[in-house]
Amino acid sequence: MISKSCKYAIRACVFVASKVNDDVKVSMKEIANEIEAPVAFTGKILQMLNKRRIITSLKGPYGGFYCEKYQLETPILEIVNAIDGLAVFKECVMGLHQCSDQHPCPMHFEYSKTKEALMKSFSETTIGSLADKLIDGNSYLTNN
Amino acid sequence: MISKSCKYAIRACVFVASKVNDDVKVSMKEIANEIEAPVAFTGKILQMLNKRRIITSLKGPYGGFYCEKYQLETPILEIVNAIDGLAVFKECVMGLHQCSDQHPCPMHFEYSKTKEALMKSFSETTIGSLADKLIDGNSYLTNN
DNA sequence: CTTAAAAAGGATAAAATTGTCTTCTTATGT
DNA sequence: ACATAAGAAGACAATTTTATCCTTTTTAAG
Repeated sequence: MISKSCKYAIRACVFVASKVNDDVKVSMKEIANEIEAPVAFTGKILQMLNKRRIITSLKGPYGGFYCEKYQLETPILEIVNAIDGLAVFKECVMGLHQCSDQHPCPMHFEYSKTKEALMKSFSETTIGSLADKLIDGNSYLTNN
Repeated sequence: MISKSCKYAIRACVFVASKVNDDVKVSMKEIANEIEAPVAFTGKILQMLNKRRIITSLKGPYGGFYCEKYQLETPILEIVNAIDGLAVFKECVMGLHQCSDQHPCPMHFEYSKTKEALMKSFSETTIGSLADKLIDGNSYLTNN
């Protein structure tokens, strides 16, 4: 559905966002450790997220990654877009390029509904809202 | 969402099924040509579909692939299961192994609904029903 | 100004997915 | 039985995705 990289990205964002009230920056290592992803690879992902202004980074000692207030409003969809692109929400189940409302593949209309629903849910869910649920302790990030 | 291989597989099945009334067998090459996939790779996929009894094959001259009547009732879900497995319908958006109703990730409940809907639609759609739509001429298989 | 801590960036490697080629096996018609 | 036409199977190759390592740049503190 979505790539491993993208899952790392979502976890990373949520973790970083969960620290917003503590007013601290978190390092690549801390993030990688928390989300259980390889450090260097996590670095690459964070780099992209920073370029897209989904999170913010600061170099140097006491540097690291953090969320600015406005960034809490970023929908998850933007993370997916930054890492995987939006193809998932658009592509034909059967892989036909010209599949559309006008030239539908046999599954087109049924499948479109699901893609719409998915996209809607991803665009309505913000990083901040997910981080809040994290903080409430109803869920956790690590994998073991 | 689903792999390229799996898309080839769905296209192949629908094409083979669309020939069921003509009582003909179609060759690897014909199928590959129709679905616009590499011949040898199509072979591998057809092989798996045959092993899973999603389609039927016969070797030798005048051989090829075809659908038996009962196979028209096969849900698309089985194709996905044969090629990609059912992970897509089960996995956590954030990639957490222990994510469940009891230990939900922040997106769990929302995302589960979509996965359910997707799986339902895939299990209610049969190869035969898709082939019928093809034959009706409302849609086509090739990509150009 | 120097040192050190952190991210950024580039080159490379490993793993997974997709694709190719060659040989083996099975079925058909003569 | 034989020749031939097909799929089955296995080994190999290319591409894409995931992951690692090393060097450079930026920033803060002393």
